[in-house]
Amino acid sequence: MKLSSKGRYAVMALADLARFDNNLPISLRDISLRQNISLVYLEQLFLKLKKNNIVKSTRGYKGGYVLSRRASEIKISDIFIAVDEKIKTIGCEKNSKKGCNGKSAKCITHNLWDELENHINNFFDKKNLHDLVNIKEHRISNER
Amino acid sequence: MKLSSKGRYAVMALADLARFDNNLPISLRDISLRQNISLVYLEQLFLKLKKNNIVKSTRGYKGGYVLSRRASEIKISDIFIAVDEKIKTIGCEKNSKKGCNGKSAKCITHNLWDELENHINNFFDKKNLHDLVNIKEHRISNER
DNA sequence: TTAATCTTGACTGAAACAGTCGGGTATATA
DNA sequence: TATATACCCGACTGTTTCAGTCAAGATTAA
Repeated sequence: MKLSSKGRYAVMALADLARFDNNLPISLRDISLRQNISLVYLEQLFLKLKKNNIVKSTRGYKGGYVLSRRASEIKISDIFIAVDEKIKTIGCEKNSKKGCNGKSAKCITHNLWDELENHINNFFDKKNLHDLVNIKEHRISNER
Repeated sequence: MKLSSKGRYAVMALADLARFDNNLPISLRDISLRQNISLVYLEQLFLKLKKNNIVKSTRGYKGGYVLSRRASEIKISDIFIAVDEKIKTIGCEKNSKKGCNGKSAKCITHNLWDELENHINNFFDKKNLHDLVNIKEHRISNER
């Protein structure tokens, strides 16, 4: 069970964007350099973010992206949904071929996966972009 | 972010085993039939489970597997660790090439992934095999 | 016009996953 | 002792997903 770079990069890039919560568009090239993410890969991600109304784009010279809402109104779960970073534990209901169709022993573990999915989704529902940036700016020493 | 069949199958199979919490070994063939999991794949998983002291094996005729401890003493996280179902969000500390080495904007999201990892691991630490079987058999929805 | 920037689809190498194959070894029972 | 049952173990394979690249455009400020 691992978080892919897709979701990770998207959140990183948007957190970067959120730090400049003004009206000037930020180019992907800048984000790419600061966050050390492939530019062309970022382009893919931002296309999805745009389609999902998380960012707005300005084309051409001095163009770039800005958040389409305030950082505090963008939940981490919004971002994940936008870039198809889905939380999948098991599709018992839909996929009736495996797992849940057992005869004697039905899907004993069904509830467990359901709970897990909720557990994770709740986590991301409670966090927004503003939280991230805020924590970072007020905590200079993040030793670990 | 998805849970692989590896971890899912392992928990399903062990939950099946836990229902017969006696001294008679259960063959993988039985589990395979009941849970609808490939027999040969189960063998791979149980090899790992055995190496990690979660099950004991009896070879030969009428052989099979039994839990090596009481179901209540086997946490879901134990099972996941045994079959290499790791919870990986990001390896900032180790992998210093990407993500956390940024210059101007450091790993803004580092804390987020850390929290997520703890969040998930806590979940699995609190659940044991006994919980699973119990819920199913007595329809007791317990917290914890 | 030109350079910077976003837009889009197609492609690719590598890795992980889920599962199979083929051969072992051990053991209870007839 | 023969045999069927069951665990043990390494190598192999087809599929999918990931992370990232390539190439070609479209738009706009200066």
